Amino acid sequence: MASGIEDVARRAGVSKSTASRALSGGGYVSEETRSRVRRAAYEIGYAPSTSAVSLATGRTQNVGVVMPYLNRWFFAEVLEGIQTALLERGLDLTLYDAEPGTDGRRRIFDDFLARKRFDGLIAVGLEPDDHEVERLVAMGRPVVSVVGAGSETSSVAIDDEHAARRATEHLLELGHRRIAFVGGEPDHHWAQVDRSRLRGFHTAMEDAGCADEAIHIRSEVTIPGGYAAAVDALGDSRDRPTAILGTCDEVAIGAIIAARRLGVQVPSQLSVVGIDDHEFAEMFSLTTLRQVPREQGAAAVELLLDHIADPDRPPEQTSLKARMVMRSSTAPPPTHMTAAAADMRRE
Amino acid sequence: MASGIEDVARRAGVSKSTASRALSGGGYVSEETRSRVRRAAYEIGYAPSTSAVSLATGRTQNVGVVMPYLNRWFFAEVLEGIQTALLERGLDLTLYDAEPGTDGRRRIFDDFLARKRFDGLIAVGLEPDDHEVERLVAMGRPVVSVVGAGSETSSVAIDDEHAARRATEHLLELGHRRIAFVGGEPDHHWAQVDRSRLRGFHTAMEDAGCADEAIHIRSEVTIPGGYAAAVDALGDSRDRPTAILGTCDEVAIGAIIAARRLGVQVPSQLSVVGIDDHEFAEMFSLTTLRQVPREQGAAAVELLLDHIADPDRPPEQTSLKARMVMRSSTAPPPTHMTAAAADMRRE
DNA sequence: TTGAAAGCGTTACCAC
DNA sequence: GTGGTAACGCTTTCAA
Repeated sequence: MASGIEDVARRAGVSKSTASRALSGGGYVSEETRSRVRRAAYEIGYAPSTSAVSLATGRTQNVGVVMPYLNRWFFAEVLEGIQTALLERGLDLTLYDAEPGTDGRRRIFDDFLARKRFDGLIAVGLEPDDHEVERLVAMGRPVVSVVGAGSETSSVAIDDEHAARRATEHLLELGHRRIAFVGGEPDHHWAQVDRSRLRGFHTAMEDAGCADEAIHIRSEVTIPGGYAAAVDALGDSRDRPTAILGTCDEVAIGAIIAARRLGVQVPSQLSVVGIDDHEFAEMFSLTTLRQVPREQGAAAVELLLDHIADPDRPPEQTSLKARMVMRSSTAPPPTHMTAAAADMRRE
Repeated sequence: MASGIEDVARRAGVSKSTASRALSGGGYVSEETRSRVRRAAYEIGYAPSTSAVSLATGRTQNVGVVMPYLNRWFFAEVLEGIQTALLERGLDLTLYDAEPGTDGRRRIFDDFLARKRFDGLIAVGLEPDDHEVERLVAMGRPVVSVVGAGSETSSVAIDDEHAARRATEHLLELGHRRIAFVGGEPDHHWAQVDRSRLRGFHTAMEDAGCADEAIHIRSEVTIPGGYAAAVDALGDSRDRPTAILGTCDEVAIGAIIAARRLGVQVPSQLSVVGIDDHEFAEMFSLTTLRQVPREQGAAAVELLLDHIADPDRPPEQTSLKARMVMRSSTAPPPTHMTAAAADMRRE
């Protein structure tokens, strides 16, 4: 049962080397020999030992993936995209769940990466600190990031600032002025993504001349987080915003759930926009800026493979533009309508 | 930079063999030598090549995990539990996303498993068909399942039938009779889990003598699925159920969202119970039967390691009882209250 | 307690 | 085209 290439060779009546060549491509082998070897391999159910192959070739046929969370939409989707792309190419995927601040994360960087179990690494939304970057470099394997900040490695991501700006502009065009950006962890270190999106929000507000109407509400970046933040923010009907931009759909959806709970009508009394096009967006009729994390994962695999094939290839940043998906969570603000109605009466 | 054990040995002034022994446990090494070797290893940042270790020892220090979905709460949580447990033991995790019916799944079973890249495999909610079971066996490595049906492999799971029965009894005790079980994919092959839970539901209904009040509504097992199914089911206020049991929290939560949309009050007009204790359960005040998938993942690792250590160990099924978590999504049915009120008036 | 040498299962270089 | 043989980097007898 423990059939090695030697067994295949014997069965096909050739030498180990010929068998190897016949099976894994390599040099010249006559067509006849090749098919004979193939059949022999098939018959005894031969599968090469990956450890032996790795040792001999220096290639592990395996890609590492590090991400801080597995249970959030974006990350799970990226992971599936990566997995699918790798599977197609016959590559394995070794997963590391590196939640910030955990002991596990420390071990991943200090112990696991050094083992060089993989030919390259994909880092998803990692935001490594200096020490971690150092370990990543010391690893001596190509790294590609999805949602990565730096320019030292190749990366794939949407233009976050642009997406937030577009979303804000949409709200402004509808007549909203008092707009709240919800997102940016209350205590934790902020994600780069949230910073960029907040920046885009502020830029748009400033350009529209209503920087002082801009509100920023901190919120854990999850559906319950957005819910909790919105419950607080919508409590006082006096000075509540007429529109909310969630740093991502999860937060926006949490806000919609909160609004419904509080009896605040969406979109007539409150407009909500998100960024993502989360799997629940449709269900909540959420207008959002769409990104497709699966494709980003697939693109990252592509890039990584290029870097593995040519280690000297310079890093390259891919920046995608998110497209707006109009649904029905936005409308002109109630005050706007009232003003318009007043104008009409006046005429 | 490419520091091998030979470099460590040279630096510590010992032979390769001694260095190996000092580092990876093995036989006798004097304390002094050991610490000298350790220091040398540390200084040059030595990490053993996993391929070489695997080849020499026959152990890959790697565990495979196969699951049909990554983006569902239960699966993501189990995965995190597994990852954490493996990390603590210095083991790597190779992930296979085997969505039913995909080409990727076929390749995983036909090509990837045969490579024996891991010492053992954890199958989460896999429900392999005959061919797949055959491949699993042919792999010749221990397999442990989380939510597994068979008794050929060790497994960890909650008692699904019991959980559904308890949930149904809770509803019955409150006075509900017209109860709907929501779950069981409309088109797909049904998950064993859903079958067992439906069975538990029916048993409880029969025992209570109201089998003919039992309703079964098919639904995709996701939040949007539960939402869609509930929108249909709650449309006609005439013969709608007074209570819903979701096959899992996701479905139950979808139903709550639908009820709110339709203006059906939960719990006064509709009671809802789930099974899981999903991360959103709190936010929706969902009464549910709690399971902790993370712990199941950790337990699976434990079991698998036992099987790897002793391949002859007989399989062992662990069945957990889910505990009820009372929140406020359930109450006596409106008709019940009316009846009670009528009784009071009559007196 | 230590060192030399023989594997582990492949690939890859070199003769033939 | 094909067959020896030396790596690949580590563990593990077996002697010393």
